[in-house]
Amino acid sequence: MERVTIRDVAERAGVSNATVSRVFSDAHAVSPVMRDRVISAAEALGYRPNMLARSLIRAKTNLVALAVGETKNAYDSIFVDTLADALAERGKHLLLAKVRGGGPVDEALMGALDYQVDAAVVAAGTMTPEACARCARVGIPVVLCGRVPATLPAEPDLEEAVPPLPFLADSILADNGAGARMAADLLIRGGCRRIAYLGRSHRAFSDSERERGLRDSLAAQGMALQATARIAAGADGAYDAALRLLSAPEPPDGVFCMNDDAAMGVLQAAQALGIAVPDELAVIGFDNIPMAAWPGFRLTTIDYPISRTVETVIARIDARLADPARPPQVTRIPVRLMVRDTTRRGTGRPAVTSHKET
Amino acid sequence: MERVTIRDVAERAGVSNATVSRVFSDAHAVSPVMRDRVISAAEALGYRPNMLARSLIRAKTNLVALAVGETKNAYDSIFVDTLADALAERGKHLLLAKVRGGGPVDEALMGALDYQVDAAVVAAGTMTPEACARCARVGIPVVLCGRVPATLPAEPDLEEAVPPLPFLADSILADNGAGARMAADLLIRGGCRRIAYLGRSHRAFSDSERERGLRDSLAAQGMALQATARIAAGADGAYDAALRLLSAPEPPDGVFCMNDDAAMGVLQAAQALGIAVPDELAVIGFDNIPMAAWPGFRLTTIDYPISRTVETVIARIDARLADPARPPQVTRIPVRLMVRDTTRRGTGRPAVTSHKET
DNA sequence: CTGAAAGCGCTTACAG
DNA sequence: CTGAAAGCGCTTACAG
Repeated sequence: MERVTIRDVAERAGVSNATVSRVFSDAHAVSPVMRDRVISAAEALGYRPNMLARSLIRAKTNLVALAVGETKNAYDSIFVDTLADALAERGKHLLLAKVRGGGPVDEALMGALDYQVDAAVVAAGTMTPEACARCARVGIPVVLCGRVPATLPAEPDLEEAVPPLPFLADSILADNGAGARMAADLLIRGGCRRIAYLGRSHRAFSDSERERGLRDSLAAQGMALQATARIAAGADGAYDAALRLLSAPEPPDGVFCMNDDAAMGVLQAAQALGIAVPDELAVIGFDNIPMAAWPGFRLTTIDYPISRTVETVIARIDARLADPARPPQVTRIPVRLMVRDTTRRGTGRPAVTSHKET
Repeated sequence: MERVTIRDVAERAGVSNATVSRVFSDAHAVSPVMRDRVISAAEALGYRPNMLARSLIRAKTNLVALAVGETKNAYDSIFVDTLADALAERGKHLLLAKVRGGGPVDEALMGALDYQVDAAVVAAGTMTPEACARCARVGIPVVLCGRVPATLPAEPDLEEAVPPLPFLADSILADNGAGARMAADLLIRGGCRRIAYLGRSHRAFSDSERERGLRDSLAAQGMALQATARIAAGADGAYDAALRLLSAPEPPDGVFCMNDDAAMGVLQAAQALGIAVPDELAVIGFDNIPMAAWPGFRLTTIDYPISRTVETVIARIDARLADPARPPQVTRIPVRLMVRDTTRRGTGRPAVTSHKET
């Protein structure tokens, strides 16, 4: 309706636009008398600076884009929540850019870039070289969570963890290899002989790493991965995939899941099929979402601390803003094995629990 | 870094700024030849219109503010997800404004308004009259979800559903009274004699309505609410509150919960205490989050469809944009009883299930 | 259909 | 410390 601008305030206070502007930016550099006059005029008028105009000039919006997919699972929604809080504390706001499917982030991300965000966090989809290049050109830091930039436009080679192209974005990932090794060791120690992996049909980067990690760790002990099940999109995807996996002629006796949500599906399916956990089936998740610790589940999982990831995101953004030329950095967040009740204790040396529960 | 502006494109294409601008706005009104020249120049340069500048002039940002609290529970995160999708489909983006605690939304909301959002959706905190007034003055539609504007600045009178002050925002709420009645009826029919309510310690509007609805429905049948437990903030709040409630000297034999998350806590606590559900304890939730239908839970609950709410949010925004003077509207979203396995079937007339599961 | 010009609301050297 | 002026990147009547 009736917008109150800096001019209205200036007029009412009997000062220039510049003075009003200074009061609302570098508060200092304006005399106390002027300052008071401006402030009371602004209050009387209900004036608030227009961030669009300010951002246009300063070339700084205090907006951070977040490219996410469906934030329906616990891990993602806690991540968004935690990141939003951390940014709010620093006077920044989150602009949501939703990526459909698991495809390229380009479209969603470009839409957010048009608002001149100061930085972008990518927690979904594939970061194409084109998108990387554009972000680099407009000079905004990009932090990838749970992924690295795609190697090639056409077909990212998932066998190669680190793309050969020069990095154009910082990456933060769980130490998926270590997590998979912990899971494999615990499963084997618990006597599992037929170990399966449960991932998504649309394999994201971390999913692939966890599967490969499991396969490699098993191989190192002379074992092969017995089966891999893939979760289709949809509400009951994990449950359905688990049902199929556990109904196979020779069902697995141990499953490592790409995340806790998938593991919950396995637990539900096991219950529905009357399979005893952990005696007949051991289950391990990834993430350690709050629900994993619920007395009704007590899911053994790999703890991947969100706060640590968020802190690192913020640190990388700041670092790159300070020095745009710094070499791109890949950070592995350390993970911990949380032994609970969905796995058997080893018969040999005791299971290594590195975390004390509250 | 090197920003590409409309001027660069105009220069390269040998046309005026105005022509470039027209190509990127009302595509029509520019000759095909010019149009092509502009487009190829823009592509060569990698030009994209600056939304800050465009929004400043048009007084339209295509940004919608969403005031939310902790989006850690399933209902809220699906709501955010669904709303973001619906907005994206209409070319709008979500700007997150986090409200701390359950207090006034003012600070978070004002911060978002500074970016000249086209509308605001409030799904957390208390909408004060001051905040309402400001939104009305700047002419942006506000849609409240699960709440109505606070009556008085100091102490909102929760006994009064509809504040006497003139509404300055549209509201969308579940039909909490109907939901509570369905729950009460089912509990009573199932033979419950000691019925309790589980809500939050910081009572939000819908929480209060649900509690009052339960109390009133029980009273109508000559029964009194036996107890009310309140969930403290924190991860295990619901579980802890349920543990206390169920450990009382004379524990309830039926619990209606403010939402499904709370109900899950009750289920976990019952299991931990060895209380049989539904034989010794009947449990009813609210929302019908996907997890409620899991085979391991099969929680009886009140279905509160998110898609319906989101559609209504969009409709209210559009309606008020079209006619700012229209009277504020309070919409009650119909709810349905989903009878699953955490309640006993009635001994009298059969339980009324109005929903068929897929 | 196209361009020159004014202006959206603000900030920031530049003088004083 | 304060103000006049130019300008951020774009759009939109206004002429032609």
